[in-house]
Amino acid sequence: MYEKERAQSSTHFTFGISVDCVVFGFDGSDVKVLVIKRGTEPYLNFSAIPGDLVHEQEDPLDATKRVLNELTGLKDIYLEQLKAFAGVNRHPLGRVVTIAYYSLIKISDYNPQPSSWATDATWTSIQDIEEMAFDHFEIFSSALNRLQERVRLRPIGFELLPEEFTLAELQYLYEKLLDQTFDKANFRKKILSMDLLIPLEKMQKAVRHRPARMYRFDSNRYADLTKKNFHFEL
Amino acid sequence: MYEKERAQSSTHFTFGISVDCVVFGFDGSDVKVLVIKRGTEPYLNFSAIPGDLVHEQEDPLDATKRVLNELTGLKDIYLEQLKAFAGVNRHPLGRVVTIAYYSLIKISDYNPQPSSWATDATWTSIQDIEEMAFDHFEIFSSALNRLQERVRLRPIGFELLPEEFTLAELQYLYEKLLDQTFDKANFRKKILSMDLLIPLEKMQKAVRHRPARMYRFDSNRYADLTKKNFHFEL
DNA sequence: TAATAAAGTGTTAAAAAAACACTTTATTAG
DNA sequence: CTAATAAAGTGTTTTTTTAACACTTTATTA
Repeated sequence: MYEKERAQSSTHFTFGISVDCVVFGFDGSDVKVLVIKRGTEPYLNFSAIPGDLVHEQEDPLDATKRVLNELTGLKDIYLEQLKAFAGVNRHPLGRVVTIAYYSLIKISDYNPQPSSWATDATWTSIQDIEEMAFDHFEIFSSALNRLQERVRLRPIGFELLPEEFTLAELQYLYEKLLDQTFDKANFRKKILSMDLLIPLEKMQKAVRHRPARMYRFDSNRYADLTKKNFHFEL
Repeated sequence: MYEKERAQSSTHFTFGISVDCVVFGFDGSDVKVLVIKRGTEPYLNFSAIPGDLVHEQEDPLDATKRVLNELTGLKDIYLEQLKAFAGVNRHPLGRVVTIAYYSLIKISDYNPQPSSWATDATWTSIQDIEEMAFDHFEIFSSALNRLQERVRLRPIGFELLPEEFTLAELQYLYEKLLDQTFDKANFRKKILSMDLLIPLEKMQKAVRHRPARMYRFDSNRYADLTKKNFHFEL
């Protein structure tokens, strides 16, 4: 019953451990996910979520950061574990338990990396995701659900926007993430009343109408407020 | 990069997979967790969360149900995966990745099982949990956090109560789970307005004051409402 | 029969959310 | 230079929800 005494005994089977990471981005119009195309069997030519096997002496979180860096060239990405997917037959070639993560990136920071396998990574709108290799569609769905819950209770939407953004862009992002609309005046009042946004002198450029003010998310302020028992909500 | 082609190659290392399950109960006064006492090294005599290694051809969810059944004699328990804990050095005797679950049971249904290892399982109040074997305290904390978030957004508190309960019992449970108090009149109005409770003819027994009406959670009604886009909240 | 202890209800005040109309302003077309 | 435009940005009212708190009811027990 205790896990430890058997850890090296015959009940210690051979499992493969992998990580898979659902990478979300926002291009200003749609919420997207980074999807790769498989080049080998099984599931040849199927879409899949980027991932890799975890090395023998590697923390899965580090493995995910490694994959993400190879894929996007980025470090210090917002990253959360979703959960493990570990069904007996989820992998046709053996027992592989995968630990799924999701991450949020600023899509403008993304630069396709010239690695052998990553050149065919493409941003796909979340409503266009369909069939995928292994149980990756299930992983994607879980990640999207989790993100939708999370984004209402934590100020993580900003991870998907440029450092500086307008209130209209922020509102539009939330509308796309949550698949609902908001009243402009009410949305502004709510988000500004939280006192989490720093208004900048800078104004929106290259639009053919009145330019909007740019804002920046104040993460220090959020940290302070959190200590004072403030809770972000939508 | 793809997980499949390496699944049987030399990069397929030997990991042990275990499950651990944080079992919550409510005795009418306190929210409790089922804790076992370890009888072997490492962490001899430390408190720990019940768990076991996952068999070679076993789904971790099934493994958890097996552990739970051996421990409590119960089946069909409310059970959710929390997440995987997989740090390189979390287990002193080898690489063991554990998938953590939490479950909610009606404490009155619990019967200590006479298995060799389970006789020393004890219900411990959540505020009394301290040092634990491995990273089990961290697992416990995560599970409690998750439960506190979950219980506000899903009608899962009822899993901890007897089938039939009074509104005062329900209120008291929520107060203990969330560590806050509620106004009696307002709590009643809110919970009854959701139309999720069936009032019974039966009244509370053996109290030395006016007996309260008993209620039952209407899970069919909840399923219906959910289809109509109803969202439970606190 | 009266005291009790908690069950259960009603009312009001305050705050938050929703609805919606309006004003402002940089840009561009004429 | 002026007017039309298109979206930015604000103000007001109504409705709903939450919070506070006092009160009434009723089975039990002394």
